[in-house]
Amino acid sequence: MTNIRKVAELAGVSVATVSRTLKSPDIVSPRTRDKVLKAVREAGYKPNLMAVQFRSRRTRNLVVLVPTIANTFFARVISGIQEAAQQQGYSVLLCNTLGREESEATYAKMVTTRQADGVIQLRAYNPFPADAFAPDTPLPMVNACEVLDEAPCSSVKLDNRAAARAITEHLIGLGHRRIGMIKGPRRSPLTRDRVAGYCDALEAAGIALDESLLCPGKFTPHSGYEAAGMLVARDDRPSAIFCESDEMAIGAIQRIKQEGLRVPDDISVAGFDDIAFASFSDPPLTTIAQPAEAFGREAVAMLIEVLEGREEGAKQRILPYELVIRGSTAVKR
Amino acid sequence: MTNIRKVAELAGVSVATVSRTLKSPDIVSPRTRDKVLKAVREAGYKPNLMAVQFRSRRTRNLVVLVPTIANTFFARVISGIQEAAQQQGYSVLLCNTLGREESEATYAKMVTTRQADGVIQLRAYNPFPADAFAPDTPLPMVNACEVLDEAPCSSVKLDNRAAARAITEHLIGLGHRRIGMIKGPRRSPLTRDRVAGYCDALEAAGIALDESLLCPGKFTPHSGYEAAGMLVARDDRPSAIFCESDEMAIGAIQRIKQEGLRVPDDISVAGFDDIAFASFSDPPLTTIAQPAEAFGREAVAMLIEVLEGREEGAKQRILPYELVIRGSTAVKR
DNA sequence: TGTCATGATGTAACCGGTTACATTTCAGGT
DNA sequence: ACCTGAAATGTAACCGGTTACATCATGACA
Repeated sequence: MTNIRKVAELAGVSVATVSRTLKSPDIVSPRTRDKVLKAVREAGYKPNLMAVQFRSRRTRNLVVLVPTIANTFFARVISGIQEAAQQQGYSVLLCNTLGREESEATYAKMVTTRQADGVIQLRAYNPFPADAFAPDTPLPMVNACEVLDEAPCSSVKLDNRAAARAITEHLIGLGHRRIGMIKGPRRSPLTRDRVAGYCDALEAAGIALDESLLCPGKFTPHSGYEAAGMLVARDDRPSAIFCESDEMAIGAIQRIKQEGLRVPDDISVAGFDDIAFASFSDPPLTTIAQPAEAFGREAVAMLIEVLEGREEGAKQRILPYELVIRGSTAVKR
Repeated sequence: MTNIRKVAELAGVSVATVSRTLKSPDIVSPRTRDKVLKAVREAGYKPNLMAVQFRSRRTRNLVVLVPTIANTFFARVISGIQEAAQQQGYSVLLCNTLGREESEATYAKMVTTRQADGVIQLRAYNPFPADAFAPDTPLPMVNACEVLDEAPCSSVKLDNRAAARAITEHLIGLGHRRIGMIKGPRRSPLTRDRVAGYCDALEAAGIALDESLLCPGKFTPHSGYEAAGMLVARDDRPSAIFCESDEMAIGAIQRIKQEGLRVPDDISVAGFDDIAFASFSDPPLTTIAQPAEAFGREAVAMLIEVLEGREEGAKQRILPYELVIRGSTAVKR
């Protein structure tokens, strides 16, 4: 493998001069510069980045922890991360944790073992048991999408409470009074915020909360299908259902149709995320659009700020949502 | 940062002994081992992997080039890659090329600059202009899903021709004689094979090929929507449409319904891939199931074989498909 | 007691860049 | 010609592990 010493020899200069020619060409004389560049070309020299990283103690790698890349919303966030990272000269090490804690721990270690400079988490778990780190070396990390209250790091998210309230108010505005909700797993902060927004809307409209109308799901179409089955089977079934993700909404719509009911004529269904398939479901989904790619880009920007030492305290950034009204919700009748 | 020298000092031994204790504990005496391990714990020592990689000249990183991670099929393949890589102690550097050649070139460079040991490509482009590499250092690469004929590297794929033939024959078996096809971009080898399989089926059934029934799409729901519009607007419209991806099929179904026709009563629609949403579309999609995660796992296994020098020649591996019949196809009437 | 094999440990070179510091070169002023 | 300072270049230490080789300790055996 051609290394800097070979190039130096070929050009008849020292390794330092070669290094300088490539890193700051303006401080070497034009004559030498030409000699060196010629030698670089001749030798087909490419600097060994492992050596550079080792010396500079920075890998310019970012670890991204994602529960499932198969979730289309996360996929969009990762696209944004990838794009911004590449622009700034960073690479993305992807880790599909599948919720397994040992996976998360493995990847968390990549920072302590210097395989990566920082971490972006798309789920708000704390993969870092407190005792795993020396207190004097805080882990450069940002949370995207979901945020733990106690997380001591920067984060970027939606105002989930306001968004959930907005879409619930949309349903109330259509005349619905019994509104079911298919929510996410209990311990998710996302779910907590969205349930709170849903409650806000009911309360503002003077509708009493019926806890039995809240069904947990798992953010998959199948879990939406199952949950909708439970809601629809009731005698006092709701006339509208707010799902915490489009994937669950699509599952719910299928179940509702299978039970012989129509959407939105008999039951209105609203989703959350505005994934690509949302406008291709039948009927097209009313939902909350999230700027998924922007989450990714923002998260990278914040992490790099931390890494380059420009930023100390934890910052929060809230991105705007948009209520997208399509055909799956209609006036109650 | 605590390094191996600090640990050695703490334990009162040499750095070599520390290194040996951690790498091959059996060749140090139990007494020393205990001393060293105690020092490691006390110092909270984690080996700096950058140094290890630098020394061993291996990063244990794999670059994955993917056109769009937003495509759910690719997302599944990546899941498989990720899982297998992690199991074997490798990490995944994700590159969303978005079809941009400069992106592909950037990531291809990661191998020559020693940021990664090898490449897995999910699209069969050749991101490596011939002159970019010294002929004596072939690039460790495998193709997954899509394969260029001239590619000099191992690959894992489906027998696309046979699969396309199988699903076309399913349609013919239902009595359809005019069968449209929404295919992918012209230059894709995938499309070429699948079109060939479609033609095989027609020929075997004695149906003349009508080239005008082949519409190009872009593997997105929207492009399926557009292409279906063209097919359905014809006076002699087909009674069945085979789409080269489920995403296009879902778009096509929406368009067909919007035009006032029913699926499958008026037009049968078949897809390809069996993505998660395939069984949640209305009607549920008849399609070809691909073992997407297995593609990823196989690709990793093949690449590691190349990397560890066990394998020289290019191998091809063909994984099985499965025809999944759901409600979007029916007997012609 | 001396010799030798064996196992345990230490010493230092090495991977391939970067960069602080030393040295050389050279232009400009007297 | 001589001095001075800036610019250009060279020398070598350094990053943090691994490992070939050297050294040392121990015990068996003649």
